[in-house]
Amino acid sequence: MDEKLKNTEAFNNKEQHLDEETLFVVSQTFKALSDPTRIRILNLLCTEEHSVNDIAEILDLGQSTVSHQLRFLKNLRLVKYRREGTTLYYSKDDDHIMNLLMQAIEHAAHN
Amino acid sequence: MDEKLKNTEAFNNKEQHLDEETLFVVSQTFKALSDPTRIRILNLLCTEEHSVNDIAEILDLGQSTVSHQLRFLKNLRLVKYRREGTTLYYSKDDDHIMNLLMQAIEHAAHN
DNA sequence: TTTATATATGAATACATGCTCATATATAAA
DNA sequence: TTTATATATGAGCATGTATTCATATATAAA
Repeated sequence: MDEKLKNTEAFNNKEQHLDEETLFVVSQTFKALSDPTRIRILNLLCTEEHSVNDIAEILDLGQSTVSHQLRFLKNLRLVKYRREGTTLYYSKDDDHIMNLLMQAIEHAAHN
Repeated sequence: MDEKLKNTEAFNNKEQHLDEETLFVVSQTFKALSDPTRIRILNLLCTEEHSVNDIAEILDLGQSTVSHQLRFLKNLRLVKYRREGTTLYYSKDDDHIMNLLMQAIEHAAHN
């Protein structure tokens, strides 16, 4: 994408207009944070890594449910994983978005 | 709600567990920010108040669509309105959440 | 290779959601 | 009261989404 045009769009973002791409990314990001199950998973991964089964057990969710949601979160690069044998350890992968989530939790809990 | 219990829950929120109510509020809040149309409306109301028809015209949306979404946002107390004759002027009503939105927009536009 | 364990995946289902259309309500002016 | 304008509302529809179930894949151990 043209650097000059991009700068113009970035400037407009601050002032008024939102381009398609920004709108899509922002809505997708918030959609990821709009489901209770995903919020619980991210909140758990905020402090330390966990395996899929651990997450399912701790949060009392089905293994399939957790796996599906982790794929969703991984596609948005909000989480990542490392393998150890047959076990996959998932952890957070976007400090900025995790920060947004924590801000919202703090704000909500303060009422 | 009991103040002692509330403090305990607030503490737990920071550390690990999310109670039902917090989970609901947080997910609802992010759901409000997860739709492109609502993002555009909030972004427009971020700087100044606008009537329903103004919003519809500026963002090229149906009057009914805007009205429905404003009701949604008003139920979550993200916007408010003042009446002047038959015209209703809507404006933002939650600086903290608007700040979260702007952070996400800045973050997305910076890619 | 066989077996066990951990995770991923696709289909099906039930439910939620955003938009549109038609119409209702509300305020003001004639 | 009649008319015009601004906004709200409910129904219907099309699409999206979270969960579950059954099964597939992958790694390691026996």
